[in-house]
Amino acid sequence: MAEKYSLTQGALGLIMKGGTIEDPIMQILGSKRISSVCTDKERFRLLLSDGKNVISFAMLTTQINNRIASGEIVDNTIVKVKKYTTSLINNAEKRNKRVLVILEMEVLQPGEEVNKIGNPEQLPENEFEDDTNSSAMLKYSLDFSPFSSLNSGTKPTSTHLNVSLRDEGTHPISSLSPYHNRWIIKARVANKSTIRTWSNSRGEGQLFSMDLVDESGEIRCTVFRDLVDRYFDMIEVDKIYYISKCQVKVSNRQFSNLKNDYEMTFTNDTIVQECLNPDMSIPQTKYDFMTIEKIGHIETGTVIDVIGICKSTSELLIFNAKTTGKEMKKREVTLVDQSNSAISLTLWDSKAEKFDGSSNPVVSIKGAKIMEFAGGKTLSIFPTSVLKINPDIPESYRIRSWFDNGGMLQNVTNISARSGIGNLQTQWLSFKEVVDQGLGHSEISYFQTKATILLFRSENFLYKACPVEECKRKIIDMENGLYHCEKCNRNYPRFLYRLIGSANLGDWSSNQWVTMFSSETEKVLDMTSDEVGATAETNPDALLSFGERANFKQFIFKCRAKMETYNDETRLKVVAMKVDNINYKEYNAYLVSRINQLSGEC
DNA sequence: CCCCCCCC
Repeated sequence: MAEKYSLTQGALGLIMKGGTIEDPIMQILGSKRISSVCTDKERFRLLLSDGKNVISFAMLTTQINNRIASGEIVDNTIVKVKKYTTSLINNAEKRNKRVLVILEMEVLQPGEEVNKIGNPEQLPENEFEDDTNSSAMLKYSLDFSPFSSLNSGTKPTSTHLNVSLRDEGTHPISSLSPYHNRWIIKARVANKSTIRTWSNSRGEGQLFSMDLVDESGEIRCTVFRDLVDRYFDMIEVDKIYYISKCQVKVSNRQFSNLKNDYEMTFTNDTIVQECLNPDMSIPQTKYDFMTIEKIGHIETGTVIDVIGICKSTSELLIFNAKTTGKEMKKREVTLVDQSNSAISLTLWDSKAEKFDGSSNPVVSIKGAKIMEFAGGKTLSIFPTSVLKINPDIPESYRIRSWFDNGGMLQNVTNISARSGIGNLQTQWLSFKEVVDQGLGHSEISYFQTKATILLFRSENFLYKACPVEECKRKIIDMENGLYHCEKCNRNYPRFLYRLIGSANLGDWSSNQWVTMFSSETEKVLDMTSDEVGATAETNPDALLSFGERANFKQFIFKCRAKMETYNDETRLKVVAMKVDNINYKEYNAYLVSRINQLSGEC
């Protein structure tokens, strides 16, 4: 039970007076969970000792909450405090109380191995009261400095103030909350949106938003209405500003990709001033990258950061939206990463037009939204998302190196694949059960069954398709060497032969008409679509007997069921998404488990 | 006070 480290005695007294000391070694004597009224986010308050003094006003920045929540840090743990800042808070009982906010720390010796060291005394209150030098400077800068003369109604200027004075009183972004409003942050504008207008039942107006970052964290900040005119041109991306007197409120997590429970809004009292001293310690953009593999397991609608290599792109697709008739341009970008997974990123309009994936660039996105289509996950971006090509960050070089050293040849799992099936959990249902249970009425449903092809329809199962991978629609032969795709609204010099099979399947319970796409039709005919196309060109009549190639074959059919209305008639539409040869070992295991179930054994 | 990301 002996300590291997000596504590940095007197460090707390110095720090709480506004001084700095590098990597002080301290002991955590206790920790307390503080729950916030406003959010479900917790905070931890620490009893912190330097061997000589102890303070109970140390907090963890929420980003490292898990260090305590995980049980890594127990009482008596000795830590090296690698990054910290102090912050003044106001509340009803105490005015301008100074707290220590720990941004980063390293465990030197676990609490289980040591006892409380020494007999530290409470750091006297007046050691960190308002009348000490650094706090006084903050008060000065807020109330009397030229800074505060830039008050409401006054056009902001770029008057350069004494920066050292300012930095003394600066608060970390992670310490902001709705409970105190006497703060100044020094933050970099990592991202600025364009001006947007809105009009709804609550009124109309204009706004822009920006992402502010400092060493401790990040926060979204929105500027509304007439303040837009005042600030939009003044605030530039990547510049650093001192900002104070904003409204801080709880952020709606659903719409924010930033790691902060709060967001802020400019008010008429807001003060903004550019910091002319470049401060490289303030990061450009904070990323929390999620692997593509992981995205496959995350709820649709979640906003995440992602980095990947552009492995391929679609052509620019131009089409008219079905509902609005509006012309739309999009491009699908396939991203891959070290998790050997791929995902489709949908780009729209000018971003779609401009994107060039020919050199397999690294693409990073801050704030991409996980979407879902036909059972596959895709990514979309907002106007406020930050998309960067070949960003200058370590992750970018790491993924580049992976791709260039074999990653490009890896087989990847495409989590955008349109199926929702193919996994082991697909339920076994007979065709009769599918009808009896009303599958596909309220939502798309998936099932699998072992069935026999009773009748493969030999008419019209071959067509000339749009060469665009994501389109595959039937094209019109213009008889002049060009082929027109109505969906893409474009002419192409070539086409692809594709198959669309239609067959009546029978299982033990009933029978059902299903359709199947090209790859699965190829399986049941045991021919490629190009081979079928070649037959059509040389001996079209031969196609009429092609049903014989499929009839009476048995497969496991993994199907999608959905009710569809056509000509006022609603009926069940079943697509055999995947046609697999029967794996008798697996299928028999399933039958045995069913028999056991039915006979009441388990 | 916005909070929308379209299409198959």
